[in-house]
Amino acid sequence: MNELRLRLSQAIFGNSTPDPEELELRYPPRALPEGAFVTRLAPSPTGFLHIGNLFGAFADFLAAARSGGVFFLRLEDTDKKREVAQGAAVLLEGLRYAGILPDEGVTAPEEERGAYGPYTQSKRKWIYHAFARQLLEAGLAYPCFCSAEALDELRARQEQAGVNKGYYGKWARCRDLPLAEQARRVEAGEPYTLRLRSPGRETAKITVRDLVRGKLELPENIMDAVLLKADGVPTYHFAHAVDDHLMRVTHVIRGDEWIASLPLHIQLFELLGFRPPHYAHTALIMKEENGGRRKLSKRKDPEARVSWFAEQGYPAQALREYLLTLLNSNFEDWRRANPAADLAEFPFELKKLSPSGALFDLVKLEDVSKTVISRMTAEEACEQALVWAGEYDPALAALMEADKPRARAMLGLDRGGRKPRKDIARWNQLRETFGYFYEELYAPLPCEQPDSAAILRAYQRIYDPADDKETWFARLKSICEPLGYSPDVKAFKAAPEAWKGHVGDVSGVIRWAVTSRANTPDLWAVMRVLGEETVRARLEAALAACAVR
RNA sequence: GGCCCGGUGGUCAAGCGGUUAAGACUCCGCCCUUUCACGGCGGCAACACGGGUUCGAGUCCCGUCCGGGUCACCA
Repeated sequence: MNELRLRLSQAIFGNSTPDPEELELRYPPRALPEGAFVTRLAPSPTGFLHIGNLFGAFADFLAAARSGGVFFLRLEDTDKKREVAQGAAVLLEGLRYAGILPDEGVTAPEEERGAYGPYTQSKRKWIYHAFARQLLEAGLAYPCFCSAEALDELRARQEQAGVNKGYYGKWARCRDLPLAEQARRVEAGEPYTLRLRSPGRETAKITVRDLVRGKLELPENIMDAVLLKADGVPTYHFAHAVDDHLMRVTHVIRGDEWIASLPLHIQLFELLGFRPPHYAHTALIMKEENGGRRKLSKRKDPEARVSWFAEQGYPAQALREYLLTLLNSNFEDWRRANPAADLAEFPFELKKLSPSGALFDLVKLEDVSKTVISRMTAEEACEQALVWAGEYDPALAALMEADKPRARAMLGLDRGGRKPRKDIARWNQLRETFGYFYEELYAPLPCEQPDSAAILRAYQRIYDPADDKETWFARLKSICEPLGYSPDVKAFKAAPEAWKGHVGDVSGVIRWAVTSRANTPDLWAVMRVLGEETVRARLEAALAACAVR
């Protein structure tokens, strides 16, 4: 090798970088079954888990799980400016809530698992340097001494000249600096970045196969992109090539905002002598805003943040099922055919991802979530409700905890069987929907229905907590006719003018007196859970309120 | 602005040269029903536009428009 180049290489990297060959041996191809997917989630620890990240993570997770492969988490902490203290913890917490945990890589704050680490980019500097050195010594990289101001100025001039902006070709000042000068300036301690010396041709096109979009025709990369920043830390692009190769990733699933830099990535893989992974560029999750759509914003949209779903008390299963309807639209059909099957059994396919951006549909999520909750057993529902309340509504948790059998009975009403009720979509609806089961949460409302007093008085006389459902209902009917209400709905409908109402109206008054709600599960069952004492007290109180009016 | 990616009912979407253009959510109506739900049945509602190619186009090609992305020592 050229003596000057060697001197430059020494000046930049010293003597301690490992040989790329050694690294290849240290991180050998994975011993996995044929066709296994190795996927990864590679977020930066900004203290925020975006629903879009989770969307991608779930695709990674499913693709790996389906194929008997590996899904790992790598932290892209190469930008100190964006990093946040508990960033990694927040990410892991979101994944834990959603039940989409990686099986390798960063598995807990300060904890890494797996043989392809370190999985935190700030700990991999020496690895990046080994490959950067390889490029430099091959004449495919060079130090660039341009300051941020100089680059701004360059852009301004290009803007004016009406030419493509960027550091490339003749605009790349430092590209062809004499080696001697490069070495001298580095040795003198002048700040520099390491840039790719792109061999790309201005008008050339490359075609890349994308798993969700098919053939992509893109301009070849001509930019002398920064590989190593002034502090020696790699940029995303360079780290992507090195890491995903060494960690033996087979499929890179990421948002389509990366398509624009795909030519650079492909070029980097080629120059480094790596085989590029398969790519799947997914559409971004969007939000509707006065007619238009835009991507979910972490500042403006609470639902962009995964922790919001946890706070609202959406069961993770519901979030996963909803995400899956977006991921693979045949999921709903599959779910109907396999109502009880585990999500892991769903034949997920990357190819079925939609290339266009979906609006996040909270209404649909509610529907999915109601179904998910309605399918739980009373025990499951109670347990999950308690976990949620313990974190987000301690007062409610205490009440439920104080009388667990009641909590279970309350959540067990009209549950099970063919047609379970779908009362709630999130645990934060518990208070509003079931609050009347607790004196502490119960706020009686006056009964507006005409005849309330008469109905309540009549009901007080026949109420017997020992009644079974049939008897209860028969007894209820018995008070209807004397009060001018039809005990039979059909009879009422046949001759509405002959009655004041029907048995439904009568039970409505009682329901209201006992729960202050127009809709509850089966009234007989509700009263059983409430207990005789409470029922009598509430009937009495309601009657008193009527009398006052 | 350059380059790139998208564009089927309000939403998510099947469809991949010949279909009465599926299905799900929402909404509306009916049935069931002691309430509310659930469930069942039915309804409203779509191929962005203009040119080609073709016997035939949502489906292929070109252009337009609209939406989005990207042009950093951020990922």
